[in-house]
Amino acid sequence: MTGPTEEQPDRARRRASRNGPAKPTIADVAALAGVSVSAVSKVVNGRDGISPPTRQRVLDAAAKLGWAPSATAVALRGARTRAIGMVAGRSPDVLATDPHFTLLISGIERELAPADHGLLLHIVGEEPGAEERAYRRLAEERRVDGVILTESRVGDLRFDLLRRLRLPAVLVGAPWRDDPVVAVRAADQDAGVRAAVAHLHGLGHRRISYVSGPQDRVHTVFRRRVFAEAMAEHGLRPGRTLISDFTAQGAVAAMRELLAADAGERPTAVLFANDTMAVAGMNAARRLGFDVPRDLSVIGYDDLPLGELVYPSLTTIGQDLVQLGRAAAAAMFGLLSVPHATGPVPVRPPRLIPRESTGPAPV
Amino acid sequence: MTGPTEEQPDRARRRASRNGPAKPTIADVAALAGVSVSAVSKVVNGRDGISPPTRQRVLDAAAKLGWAPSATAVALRGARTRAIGMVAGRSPDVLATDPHFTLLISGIERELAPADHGLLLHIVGEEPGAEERAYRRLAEERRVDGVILTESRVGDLRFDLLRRLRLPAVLVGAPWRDDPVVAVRAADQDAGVRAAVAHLHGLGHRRISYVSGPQDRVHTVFRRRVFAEAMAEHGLRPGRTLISDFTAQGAVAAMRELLAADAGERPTAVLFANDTMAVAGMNAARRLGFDVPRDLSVIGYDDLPLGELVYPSLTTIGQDLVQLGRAAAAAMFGLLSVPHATGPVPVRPPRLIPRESTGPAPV
DNA sequence: TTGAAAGCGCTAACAG
DNA sequence: CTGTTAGCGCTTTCAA
Repeated sequence: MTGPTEEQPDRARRRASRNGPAKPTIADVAALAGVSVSAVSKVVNGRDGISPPTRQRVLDAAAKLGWAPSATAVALRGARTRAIGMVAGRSPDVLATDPHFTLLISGIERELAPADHGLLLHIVGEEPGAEERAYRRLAEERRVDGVILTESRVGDLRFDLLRRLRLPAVLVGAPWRDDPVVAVRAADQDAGVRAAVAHLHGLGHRRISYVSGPQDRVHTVFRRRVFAEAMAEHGLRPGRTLISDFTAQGAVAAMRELLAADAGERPTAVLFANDTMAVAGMNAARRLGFDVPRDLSVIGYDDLPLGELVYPSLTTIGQDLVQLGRAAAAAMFGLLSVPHATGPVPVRPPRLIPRESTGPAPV
Repeated sequence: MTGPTEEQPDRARRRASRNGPAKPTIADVAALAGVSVSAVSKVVNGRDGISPPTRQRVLDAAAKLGWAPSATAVALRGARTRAIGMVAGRSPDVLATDPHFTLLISGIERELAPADHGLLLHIVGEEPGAEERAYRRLAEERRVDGVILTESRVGDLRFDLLRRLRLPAVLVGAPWRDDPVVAVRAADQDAGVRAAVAHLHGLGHRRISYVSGPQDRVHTVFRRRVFAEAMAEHGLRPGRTLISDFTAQGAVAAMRELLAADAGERPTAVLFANDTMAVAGMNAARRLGFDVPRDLSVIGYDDLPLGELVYPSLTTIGQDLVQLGRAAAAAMFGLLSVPHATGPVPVRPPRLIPRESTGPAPV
């Protein structure tokens, strides 16, 4: 006789089932160490009031069982899920051409991982409402402690939604007017576009065009304004500005339109809102018989590795997306009062990276 | 007097605190609807035994409060987190050049989202042990119901680890020998490389080289074998094979080495293990004075959008990464017995996509 | 220095 | 048809 059956704890009985060993719980660790569950809890949480020998026995038992506190149970107890949400409203196709998101995510992870937080990602496509639904679910189901947003729009509805949902939020990039949200961005956002215009002006370019992103994006509006200002500062007529999407096809169409003009009107340099469009535009120009940079200079935005791979290599405006992601995560931790190693993360201003796709203006 | 203070429920008292309204719970919904909590539970879970009017009252109350069952509580109760984990062991830099992961993730999400599952992503860099630690934490903390793996290695340790951790796993790609894991992959994996060799042979190429990925990757080993077989089938000497990493720099170095040979030995066509390397290699060749495709034909792998952007556009072997991701998620649902709309997802074999970077062999 | 016990929000038996 | 209640695994008072 080893004892009355009804004394056998539930766990042990379950463990004997044909499913093999169940996942260990704090009770198993306590039993193995010969202590109470609260002792185990105190040990793993670094609370004091535990003698070194007891502590060691608990640690050994936990290691032997391969046990760590269940994130779920901890979350239920303390209302902290230790997960941050992010919703990307982009089609796989755009996502594939443009590592913008991927870089941001890398940066975010760099901060989250050491603090033992996870990133819950939702990629939802661009159907209207999909993004909002994703945030709503994240909030209502309390799956995450907060969310990181990107690509603020003019008249963005997400901030209000999130505030109603009481979900802490951090925006990567500039908010529109005074949207009530914590935003992280580079110091001196405008430096890149200004430097690009100055660079082209110095090369003798006078007719410079700008191919922007969709106009509901806040950064589109801001950058176009900066572009216009910079042109004026150099005493140039505001160049022609085309509104495009972020796709390669859009860039090709824009390039065709710009190059269709008479020689005297045709731009000798074009700024694109991202590198993908710039590369696509560059090739479109070449297929139309224009040599880059001899007949036409091209500048991108983001400094993706792509720009170094192509021929001619792409002059571009670099922004440190990884760092921006880190900053966003750090800001989130601030909002949540989560202690974390890194303090506030500085983000350098965007800067011009001259390569082969820009050259002297044609005479 | 509205009643004795000690009768006031906890919730209501908390709600009155300065923090504003607390997140509603099932009890709040029940109270508002004037029913019991179990009635609410039954309604949201579609159980029967609830009269239509009651049901409606509950639904209204839930909507009014913006309530949905707490994912945490549900998980604790049922041991299902409704989240799938994925660990990407890649540096941000590689991630940025190569949307391989991004596309996979898009596909995974496409399946997960409709089934109301989340994707918990960990990007860990390539330090040894980092990946394993990430999986271990995912498992020990029971944050996810299962994990999706990519890039199986020769002698991969992760499968054993995950089995010990009792975490269901699905591998994207071919396992090495008979690693005990559910794997999803395209029908006829080898079709792409075979088609590429046939294509080049048809264009008159006789000296064809292959620049592979790191040799601990299973697909590297398999594809090299297929390459050798295909060459033999066409009566060609096995071309020179170089082992590289997946980076642009690696490709440039490989290209330099291949083109340094005497004209009689120099390959007239090169197959690369991914598109990034192919594009980088193509440009390296051009900088060395070789025209593509006149002097040298180049073929990539993956069919990333990048291939269409560059000039000349890249002939490549396309595999449907989004579909592979979907298949992996579907397989995971199978493993977890989660009912989901999509049945098993078929993945088409890799196929050759001829573009401008391949042409007749130089005479 | 240790342990017992009360919940966190939810679901599923079981009773009415 | 509807309500009561016992946990899921954990942390945290409060007592011993």
